[in-house]
Amino acid sequence: MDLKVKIQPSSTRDAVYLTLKEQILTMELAPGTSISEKEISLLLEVSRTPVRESFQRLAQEGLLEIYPQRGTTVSLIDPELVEEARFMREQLERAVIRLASQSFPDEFLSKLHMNVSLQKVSMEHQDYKQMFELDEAFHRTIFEGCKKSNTWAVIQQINAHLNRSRMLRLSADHHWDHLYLQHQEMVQAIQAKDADRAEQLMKEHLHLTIDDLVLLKEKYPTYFK
Amino acid sequence: MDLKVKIQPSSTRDAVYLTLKEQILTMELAPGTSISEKEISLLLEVSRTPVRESFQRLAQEGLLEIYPQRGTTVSLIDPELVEEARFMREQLERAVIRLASQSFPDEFLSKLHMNVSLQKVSMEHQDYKQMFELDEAFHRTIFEGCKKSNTWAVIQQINAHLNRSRMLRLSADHHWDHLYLQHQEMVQAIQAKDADRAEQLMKEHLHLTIDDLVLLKEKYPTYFK
DNA sequence: ACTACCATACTTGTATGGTAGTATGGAAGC
DNA sequence: GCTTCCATACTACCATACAAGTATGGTAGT
Repeated sequence: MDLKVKIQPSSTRDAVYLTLKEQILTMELAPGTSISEKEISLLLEVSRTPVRESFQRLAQEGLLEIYPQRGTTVSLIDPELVEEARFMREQLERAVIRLASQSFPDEFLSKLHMNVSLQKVSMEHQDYKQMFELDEAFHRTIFEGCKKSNTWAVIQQINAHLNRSRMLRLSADHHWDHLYLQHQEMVQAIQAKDADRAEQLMKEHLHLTIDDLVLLKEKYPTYFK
Repeated sequence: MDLKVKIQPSSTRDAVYLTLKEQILTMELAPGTSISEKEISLLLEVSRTPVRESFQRLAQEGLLEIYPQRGTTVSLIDPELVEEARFMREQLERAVIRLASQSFPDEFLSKLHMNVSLQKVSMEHQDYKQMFELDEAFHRTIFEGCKKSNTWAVIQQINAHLNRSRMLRLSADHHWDHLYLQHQEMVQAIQAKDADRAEQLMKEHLHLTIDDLVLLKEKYPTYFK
């Protein structure tokens, strides 16, 4: 009997979609770049159909702009959308960390402790990619512990724009130590069931991302709207 | 020169998409119903391509379940998703009405007054469909006044599931008068810049929707997961 | 030099044929 | 009666062909 789990995307369409999304988020496909269905289908050696469906999906997520009969471009980063995404995320994360501060399964609390420890290691090794992933996992764990996984999924959608600017900051080295300390304090607040403090920490934590936007726009003007 | 504005959806795909979505939300396509690309393409007299792309989009919104090579069904309403959607909406609406209570353009305040007046009329005429639309417009106006239109758009996406259950309640006649009074009070709170009161009102307002879920599940058991 | 026009080479939108995987119903064997 | 097998009729997935709109560069006419 074959119980092997399929790790690979089950369909050609998903493979194309994931490939393109990855390239867009990592800026290998820079904002403003023109692409066409045919170009991508030749590049990936698949037919236009799965490419086309991936385009539709990415357009719906705001990562592509499709102009019928004219062409398709990678969306420019819209600062207004980024700020609004940040706003939404802040509201949802503050509410959830309040929930976490009222009751949170030990299992997930352990996960948070573990995560923070790993952050320290990654920080010392200056492994920023790892740090980015741990940051994601940290927040996701809080949502999972509160049984709000779907809410996290929505945030991921919302953050399509925001994530690109966060990615830009990876190069510009940044106060990871600050983030690390905030994460640490948040765990303490959850453990102490201090909802007010936890919420306040989260608020400040997510406000950091604003400040850099202007700087990024100056540094990469062609990427923004 | 022809300056006529296109009211009709520009593409076949959009037309199909809107048609299907309408039918799903109004329960003409009941949860659990099996449909196929071919069936719909014959019914609407278009090719399978635009139908297929509409299916993909609706699946992404959680309204269809596509099982590759097996078939496609209209999603059952998942109570957990509904509750989580309500949770998200509550957080975002509370935050926004706080903003509105701090500063809100007169222009939009007038819109709210107008809207509430119309609600009274619709209520007296027992025009529930109109009432539903006014309710939507009321909330949307608050978001627009705070320049958070995108946030409202996200809520609309999130509420794909929730809206179906809200639609079910249209038949079961309901405390519209209660909703009307709450709307009225919210406008007063915004005008008085009483953020705490406004937020509290919104919180209660959006909690109403919970109670009926169990009842609906008993009344239409086959529609739910 | 400048403008209007048009052939051409793009683009995405739509239609259709073929493929592989799956459910189903009936026949054969036990 | 029960199970097993298999032909058949589905399904969604993918590839390809055609249609229709748009940008572009060259050319002819002014």
